[in-house]
Amino acid sequence: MSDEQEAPPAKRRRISQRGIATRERIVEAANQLMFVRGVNATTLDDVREASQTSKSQLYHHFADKQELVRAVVKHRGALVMEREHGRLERLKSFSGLVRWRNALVQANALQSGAYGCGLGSMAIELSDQDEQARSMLLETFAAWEKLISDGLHRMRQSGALAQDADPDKLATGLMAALQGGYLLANAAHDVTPMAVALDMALEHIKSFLTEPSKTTR
Amino acid sequence: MSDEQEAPPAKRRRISQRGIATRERIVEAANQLMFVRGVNATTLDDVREASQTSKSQLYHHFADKQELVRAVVKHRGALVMEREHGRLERLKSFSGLVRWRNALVQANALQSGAYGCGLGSMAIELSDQDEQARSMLLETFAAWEKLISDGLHRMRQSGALAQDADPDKLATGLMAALQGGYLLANAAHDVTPMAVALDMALEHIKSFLTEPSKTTR
DNA sequence: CGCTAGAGGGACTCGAGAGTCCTTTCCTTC
DNA sequence: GAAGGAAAGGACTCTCGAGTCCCTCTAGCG
Repeated sequence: MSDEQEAPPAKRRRISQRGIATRERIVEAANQLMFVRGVNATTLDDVREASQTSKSQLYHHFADKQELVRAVVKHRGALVMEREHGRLERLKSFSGLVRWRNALVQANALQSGAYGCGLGSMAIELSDQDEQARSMLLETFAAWEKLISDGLHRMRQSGALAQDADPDKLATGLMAALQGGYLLANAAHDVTPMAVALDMALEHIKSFLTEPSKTTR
Repeated sequence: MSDEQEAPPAKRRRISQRGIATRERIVEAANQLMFVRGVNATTLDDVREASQTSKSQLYHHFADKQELVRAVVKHRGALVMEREHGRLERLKSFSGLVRWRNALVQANALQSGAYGCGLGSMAIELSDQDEQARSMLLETFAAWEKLISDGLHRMRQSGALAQDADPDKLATGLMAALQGGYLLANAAHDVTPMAVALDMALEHIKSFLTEPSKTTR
């Protein structure tokens, strides 16, 4: 997610605190609207109204809608990664994974499974219409998966996880279960499928535990 | 997916073979366009052109775009279910599941993971904007999952699967892995994550096998 | 204090896409 | 073979949303 590459590094506009605040208000408003309605169903007028700004401000900060969308992708990715980093950076036991699962399931239950994962939905909506957005989302997924696999690697190193466990594949499988769970929960407007999917993935990881706490299966 | 419920059963229009053929051409064209571009990014003019019809025909057969979208949802659901029924109705062994997995992975590999699952993408795009479409998709997912869980039930009954295996939950988990795999593969434009996700789910199911063929894990 | 540039307001243009309507052609039926 | 309704063509309208423009306001700085 390399930082902005303002085409000509020569001509740069000064930007005030106030300007930054407005820009953030716009991105935040767009983020929320696009989360509940989807990207394509969100109009710039919606964003303008929700952010209490004007059309000129929108175009002052973003060349066009696509650029705003990309800013939202970046913003949302940063939010998710911040949250996940906090939850996963110290992951070193199976119970830590269970806590992580519980937090995600609870949060999704609050909205009855609706809306799904902010990143996953955008990935589906944008993958076929904006290469740049797709690659940003891809990077975010990779970073997220790495947080998990790093934790699993730590568990393997500490001996909690068997040597023949493959942390990278387990992390990919867990992420897929999470995303698929979000999708099914969204379609069902019920968090259950997501919980079941995550539980399956966790059970599978559990089968690689070396602990005595490991049950018969 | 209850059949059409033409509001007033009194006033029904006669419809000729030719009319039916045109309607199908429209739905099929819309289906393909919406698969690659997404629902919202497909215009009626695109559909008109691709189906070699005229605007009046579109509105002759569908009250509005939403109705066309619903017809596409139904159509796509029927196609998937037909395909999956053929593949899963006789499922009775683990190797059958592996063959099923291989077919899906191979098909998705042909398009380098792009576009994802026709049903999953629609579910995400439509769940928050068309209740009726959402519930049709939900029913299709349920039917699909049932095909899998029926197969697992048969395996349990025949003794291939342990008694403490829960076919319904396993089916949900497998479906989530599939959908999540499609999503990640789409974002990555690479089928690998999908293969890994399905393999994880299959490994988990394998751990419930009673066979001697069951490996150490 | 006044100049300047960024911040902000909001009316306006323009095009695209949804949806309408009228006319013509094609089938079917008596 | 005439009538009538379905099928088809395609021009037209109308709305909505993206993007432009120009003017005003504010704040920092000499």
